[in-house]
Amino acid sequence: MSESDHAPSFVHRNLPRLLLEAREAVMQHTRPSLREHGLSDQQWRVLRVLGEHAADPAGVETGRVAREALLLGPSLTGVLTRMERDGLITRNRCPLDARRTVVRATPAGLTLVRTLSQTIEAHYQWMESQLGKERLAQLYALLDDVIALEAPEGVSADETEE
Amino acid sequence: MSESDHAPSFVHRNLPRLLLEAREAVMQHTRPSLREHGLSDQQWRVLRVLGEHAADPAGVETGRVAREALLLGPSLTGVLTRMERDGLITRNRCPLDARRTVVRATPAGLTLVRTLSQTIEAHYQWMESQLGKERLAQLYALLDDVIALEAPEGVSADETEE
DNA sequence: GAAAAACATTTAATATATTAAATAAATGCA
DNA sequence: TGCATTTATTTAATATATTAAATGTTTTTC
Repeated sequence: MSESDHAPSFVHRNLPRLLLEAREAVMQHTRPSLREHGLSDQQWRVLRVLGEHAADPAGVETGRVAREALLLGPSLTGVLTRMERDGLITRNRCPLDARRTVVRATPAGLTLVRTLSQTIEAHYQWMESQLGKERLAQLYALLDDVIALEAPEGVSADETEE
Repeated sequence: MSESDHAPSFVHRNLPRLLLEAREAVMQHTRPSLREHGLSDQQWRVLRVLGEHAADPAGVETGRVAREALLLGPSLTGVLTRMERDGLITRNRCPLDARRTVVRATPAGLTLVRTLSQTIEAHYQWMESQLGKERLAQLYALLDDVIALEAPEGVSADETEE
């Protein structure tokens, strides 16, 4: 079973696949709640970002939403269009810089975020009780390391922060 | 990172987002190689699965491909159609059970897997040298734990034994 | 041995991902 | 001022994701 033959051999685990599978596993629990409220995964990511910036009355620029929700611009355009259609957000041109579009969650959107946040937080409590607080923290730290290692210079997201 | 001083009033991180970001960070390195060879992420996942089963002359059932490549059936249908069009795979009805379709990598497909496998394996070597062998193994183990915790009963993938 | 039930995959419809190109506004500089 | 350049977002075209329903096939059941 040496690798002198032609079979492609991988010494390591498939890390992107593992990360994808872990993500799917976690989402498997929250997804039904999202769907019950008519949200796609992406819409939820956007809504959560808007919820995190709800204190800012000026709204959030779409570029920032895209980075923090890990969506590409063209995807975000459609997502926001449908969320606006469904009364979850509003879009406005930024008066200071008319190139930008700022987004805000509507009261209905904010209510939805708060409701779902509680459900999801409960799930985290359960995960923590199962895995242990340290192991979960360890996982966070390792993921941070991988991210920092592979995307050191603001290439991926959130690095354009002030 | 001490973290033992005072309990960090720890609002939980966004785990699905972290996993997604980590995956994107890793893929950022391999994606250009894939694109140079005209492969999408999904096509590469399929091709890699077929490479892992290249020893089996009977080919792999699409259901199994879907599980191991983490694709849903309807997505896989289109992916396979385009891979067949591009000469990377062949599809055949299973003679024993005509409901099933079995897939095989063409010689060109296998050559491509082997080429890209080397590139990717080199990347793992680099990651391992940066993170350390133990930390990488730790990450694998934690991800396995999360997967097992959230998807205990073959719901997600790979649990359908051989 | 035929109809019902269980399977494996595909089709259909809509939403999102990806890349390149287009649009539009602000900035820099001659 | 005038215009090329940069920046922010959208449009366009194709690929993939998601859910439900449809299509053939096998297995069950009677």
